[in-house]
Amino acid sequence: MAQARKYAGGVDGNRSLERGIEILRAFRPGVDTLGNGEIAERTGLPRSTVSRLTRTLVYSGMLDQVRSERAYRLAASVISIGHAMRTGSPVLNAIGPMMRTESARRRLNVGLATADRIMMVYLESIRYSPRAALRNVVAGQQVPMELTSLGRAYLAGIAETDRERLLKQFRRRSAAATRTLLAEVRRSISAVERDGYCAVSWQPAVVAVATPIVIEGLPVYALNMSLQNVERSDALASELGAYLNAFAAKCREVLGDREPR
Amino acid sequence: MAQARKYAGGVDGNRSLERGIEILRAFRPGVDTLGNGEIAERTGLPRSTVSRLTRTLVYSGMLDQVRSERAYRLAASVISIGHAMRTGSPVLNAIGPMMRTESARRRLNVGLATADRIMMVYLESIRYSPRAALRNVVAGQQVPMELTSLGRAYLAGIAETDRERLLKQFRRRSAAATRTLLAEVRRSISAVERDGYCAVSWQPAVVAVATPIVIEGLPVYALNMSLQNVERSDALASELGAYLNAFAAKCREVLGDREPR
DNA sequence: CGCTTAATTCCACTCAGTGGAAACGGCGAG
DNA sequence: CTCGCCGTTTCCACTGAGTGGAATTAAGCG
Repeated sequence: MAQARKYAGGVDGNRSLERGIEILRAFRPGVDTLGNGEIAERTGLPRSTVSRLTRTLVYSGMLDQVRSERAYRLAASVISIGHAMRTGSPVLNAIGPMMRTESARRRLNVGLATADRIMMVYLESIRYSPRAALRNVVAGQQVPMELTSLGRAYLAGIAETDRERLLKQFRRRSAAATRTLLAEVRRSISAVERDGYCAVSWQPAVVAVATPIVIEGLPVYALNMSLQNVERSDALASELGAYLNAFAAKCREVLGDREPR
Repeated sequence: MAQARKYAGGVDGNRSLERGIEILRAFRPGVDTLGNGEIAERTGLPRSTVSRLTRTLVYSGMLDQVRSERAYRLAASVISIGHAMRTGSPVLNAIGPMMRTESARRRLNVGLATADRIMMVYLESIRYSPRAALRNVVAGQQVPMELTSLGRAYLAGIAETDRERLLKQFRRRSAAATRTLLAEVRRSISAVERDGYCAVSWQPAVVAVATPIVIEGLPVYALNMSLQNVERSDALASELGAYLNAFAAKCREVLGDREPR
């Protein structure tokens, strides 16, 4: 007996590790410090267990202990692992420089993202600013999958079964207004299949278009372009879409992609 | 009996979590994918254990599985956690914008780092480039502690006991040329105590100066300024040092620091 | 189509991990 | 300065989660 925690398919994993990771995830952007009590609350783990696991995470260098307020914060190790991730990403290595060039040429924002559970996370987000000196590059920022062009392009790129599982999670999450939202998502997915991209402006005065990047043996990515401080217009969206399709074609060529989808 | 893994001081922690984190750490910049065998080799863990732990890490979203080459790579989750760390860092929030301004004003590189074991890791590294459009911001990059101004300033800022423990680890690491190296490190520490900063050029044609930032309840940070493509000169170093001291004073004021050290 | 090499699964053993309860300790009020 | 409160840490007996060596399976190669 005792085959540890079973995952789908009857294979086993490690409970403590899973819990430890869940504790790290409890630190979301915006919270600087968390005490054991608050972690226990957020994760649903027993207090004594949290106490032991946070100690281990401190020992392993993933958390810094703030004795004065009996709390913890994420340690610098996590960004060095994050840096290793970005450095190792073949997609980012291949098209990151192209994205910078394109952003400068077209004078718009260019981003590359993939999924983290039900959020999209930017591997790179190049924010174009007319004050050229202030070009800003952000990585790791999360945006909601179901509300963004990035997320919907991703959904259009993944396998049917994975997509349905995610759609179910959106429904569970926001009980209200879900009927129309899901319909919108499906419409965006159709748009990707028809035009190669989808357009969404989930934030006021921003128009964004995105397209999936599907490469064998890698997670599905989504590439986007966006412009701020504009009024929403279909003409603009299709202009951006044309730029994006052209750029994505170049990227797919470099990446040795099979389906332009 | 059985009080789990004992840490220094007789307190216990969690072995599996510790091992899982060690597996994540095995992915360093430069390696894109690792197989279970290679992980086992790098971490010294039994193969079957690695197999189980990597499965858990995949399930938890920290690793992506690359079935085609029976390998794993770091997943996007790690950068979203890294982003949360940067977002939550009160020091970076406070002085990050100041660092950008200063970099533009003085036309040089400005960086903020802290320690990850025996490496220094940049929370932010603003690379000044004369071709202004190409200003580059990097986070998470690691540089060796004992060889850099950043690392030596850090060493000057931490408690005596911690410092000695680290120095011992440098000795263990590189058997050769350690005598002179350690002496150099100690000289840099004295320089910090005397001048407020230390200067090192561990890379050719780069002059760098750094100073520690010590704040109650937070890890010790180090702030640096550097210039590329210059010939090493003491005059330049002391000019940079003066700039750095002035800037660090402003930062310490904003941060409510106690010891300018 | 066997052979080599590496990853995964099996399995019996046992100690690492668990969580409820008790002890501790910091802090504010009186 | 002391008392009481509340969150954190430690204790401890129990046990099943985790372990790792051996067997098995799967993938690549000649």
